[in-house]
Amino acid sequence: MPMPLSLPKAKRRGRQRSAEAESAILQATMDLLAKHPLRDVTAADIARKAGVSKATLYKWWPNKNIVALDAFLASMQAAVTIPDTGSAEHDFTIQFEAAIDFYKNSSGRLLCHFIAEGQSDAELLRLFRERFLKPCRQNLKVIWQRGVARGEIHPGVDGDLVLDLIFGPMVYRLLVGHGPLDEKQARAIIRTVFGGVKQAS
Amino acid sequence: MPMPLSLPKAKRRGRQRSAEAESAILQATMDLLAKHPLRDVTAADIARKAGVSKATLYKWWPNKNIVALDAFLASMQAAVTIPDTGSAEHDFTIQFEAAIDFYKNSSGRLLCHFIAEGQSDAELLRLFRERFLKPCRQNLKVIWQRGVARGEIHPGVDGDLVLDLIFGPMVYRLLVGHGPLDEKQARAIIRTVFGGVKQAS
Amino acid sequence: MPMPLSLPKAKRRGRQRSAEAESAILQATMDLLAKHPLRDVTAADIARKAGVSKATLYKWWPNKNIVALDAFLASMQAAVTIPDTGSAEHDFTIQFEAAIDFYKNSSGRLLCHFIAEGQSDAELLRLFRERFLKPCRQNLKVIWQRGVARGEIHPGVDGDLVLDLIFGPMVYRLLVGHGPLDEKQARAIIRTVFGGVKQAS
Amino acid sequence: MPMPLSLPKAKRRGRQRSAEAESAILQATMDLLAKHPLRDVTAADIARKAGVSKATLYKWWPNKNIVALDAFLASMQAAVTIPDTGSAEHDFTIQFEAAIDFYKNSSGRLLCHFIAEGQSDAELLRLFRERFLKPCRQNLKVIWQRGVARGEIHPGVDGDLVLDLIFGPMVYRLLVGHGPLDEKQARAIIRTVFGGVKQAS
DNA sequence: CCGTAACCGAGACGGTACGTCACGTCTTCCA
DNA sequence: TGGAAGACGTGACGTACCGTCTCGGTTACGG
Repeated sequence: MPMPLSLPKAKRRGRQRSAEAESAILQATMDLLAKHPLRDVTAADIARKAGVSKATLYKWWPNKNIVALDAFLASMQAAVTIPDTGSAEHDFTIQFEAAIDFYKNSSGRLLCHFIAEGQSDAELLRLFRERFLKPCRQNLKVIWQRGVARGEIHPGVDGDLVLDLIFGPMVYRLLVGHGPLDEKQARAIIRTVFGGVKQAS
Repeated sequence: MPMPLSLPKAKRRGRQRSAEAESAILQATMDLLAKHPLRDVTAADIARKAGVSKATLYKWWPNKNIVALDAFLASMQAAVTIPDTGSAEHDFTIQFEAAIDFYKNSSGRLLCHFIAEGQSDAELLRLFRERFLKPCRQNLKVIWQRGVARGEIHPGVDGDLVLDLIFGPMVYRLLVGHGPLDEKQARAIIRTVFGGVKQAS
Repeated sequence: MPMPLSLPKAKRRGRQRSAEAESAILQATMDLLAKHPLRDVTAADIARKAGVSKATLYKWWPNKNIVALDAFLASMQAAVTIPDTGSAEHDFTIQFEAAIDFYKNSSGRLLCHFIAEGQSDAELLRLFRERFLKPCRQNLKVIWQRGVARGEIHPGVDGDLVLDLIFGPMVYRLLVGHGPLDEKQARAIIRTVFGGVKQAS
Repeated sequence: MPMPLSLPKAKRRGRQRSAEAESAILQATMDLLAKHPLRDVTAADIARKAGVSKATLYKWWPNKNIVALDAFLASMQAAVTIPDTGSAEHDFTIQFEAAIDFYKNSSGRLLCHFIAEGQSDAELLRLFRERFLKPCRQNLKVIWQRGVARGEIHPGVDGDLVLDLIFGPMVYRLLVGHGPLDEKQARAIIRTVFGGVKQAS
């Protein structure tokens, strides 16, 4: 779904941009990020592993962090199916547990590094929000809206805030590591938040 | 409350550690961090501003991030009074709004940078948890326990998780900046979380 | 007089070589060299200014230094008239002063840069000798031979060496800039050298 | 005689500049220049071979060309004895032949490269004149002045010009390579120039 | 009360990543 | 099929910060 960050251009004269180079860069980046933290992966490492020159890399991306984000997005092209069990709380539980599963691996470390690097790279953070966060949240809002439509959820509740009530604690624990993050926590979080937003029956 | 991170040593022969140097370093660090992001403040900057040599800095702290954490902790020595209005929800609201106020300034940026740098500096993250987070949470648990004791809060709820339900969203928004963070959000967060944990009356 | 360095080719099928491209390249090169030192003029600069692709440039010349030499030679097509006043010393003085005049402008800087670049580009230096130096010296030898024929100059003197005795100091001062180079010096050089080579009367 | 180009400083606090680093750099530079042309020797090459960091190199010298000049000067510390045979012409012949001998090896190539690089590096050229050329010429002027004092040489002749009449042709041929440079040429040059400047007897 | 151990400021050092630049080659499309 | 547009690999550049290491000089304990 997310498009590559390296500026797509209208058909133009001259040699076309090498698709192999681009995919080699993205692939090499993901390979490196699977083994090493983003901070330790250098632009030269990526270029070398991709069999590409550093100049080519810098021609299309402003720096290696944004290459990494692009590579991460490209690796997530896989369609995300939104569950629909008839219960928003249940759907959220499924999605949230899947998210926790996903982020407990190297993906979570990468996510943390994007946020970390984003603290001193505003453009990275902006792209992270636009390209990654916004689409993810869009999916989740579908679940939410179904819940509202079905009358499960009080219509006056701010959906964006609820997403942060659910995912904020996860991100917080991922980043700071001050507490566990497992299925039990996931259920407790969802239960508590839904306890506070459910439609009084 | 938190003690300085630079290891205290037993009395020994020779010239003693210069207290002025230490406080000059901590002060200079806070002055610099008020104006520049942690990432942009170098060890040499701190040393120069403090009128101290880089070697002295590295003698007592392992790196500038931990100097910064130490300086931050030292600047927070001010006693934190825990409110006690008779309502845990109200007490939390007061504390949480105060926290949001505090972190919307440069302190919040600094906090974000500690977490950010902590992603690639395990020791910094550990100290952040031990010296900063744990004491803060200890204070908040007092409020919580009073609420449980008074029967406001269901005793089966995990207090640590609730703290993250409240502060997680705040940290998330501070770090990623995808949504607003103000009094209105604060009240909504507390209300929702307490809606989910209140003792059924 | 000197022919372009880019290899002439036999008529062949397909679109023929663009004469406009060639002259545009040579003209653009001279325009750029009038304002910027050779070292600072890039192949891309020339191509851009000539409205030509870099590939075209490299198709006909091995590198930009040789383009520059070619452009320089093309700009010197103007017929060089050899003075004939009846005195070899006087003729040399006229020619030498004209040379100094010529090389005190941007032409001299260019000449110096050809020699400079030639230190690490043997082919450039070879072409410089063949296409530029040799013809120039041929002209001067005419003056010399007339002097020998008229009995002004001792026939045993090596003409090539005398040319270097005259032009060597000029080139040396042009390149190194350790001394002035004007009409007065010119006359003194010629006078001294001729003092040493004149036919004992 | 020539002092190092890297700014000498008054005794100062702090760690002193490493003499080993400096001499290792100069030695490594000369070793590399004996085998490779200046243009092909990179700053990183020098640093690596000297076991020194690139930063140290750039701290004390503005670029590798000036390191090379410094190394060249340092390698010429050997005392230059000025011959005194009683004849200026003979003394000049001795010195000039020695010079030609010296510059026909790698030293000559290096000299040429200094002049070449100097065409696009004014500071290098200035230092070349000040530190190398001026002292050399000072020595030669001693010979000259003895000749004038002894009445061998006409006192009205410009000594600087005569040096260029002698060395200009040599440098010219070294740089451009359009003619031979050997003992025979040397004698002919000296003979011709002295023929033009000798005191009429 | 003096030697000496530990401190201190200054700052040079080796290391390493950065992002830029020019080179000369190549590929693609257009005329 | 020649040529423009321009992307590509290569490799040097000079800069910046890291954390370590000498220096010469300054306390202040302990014999």
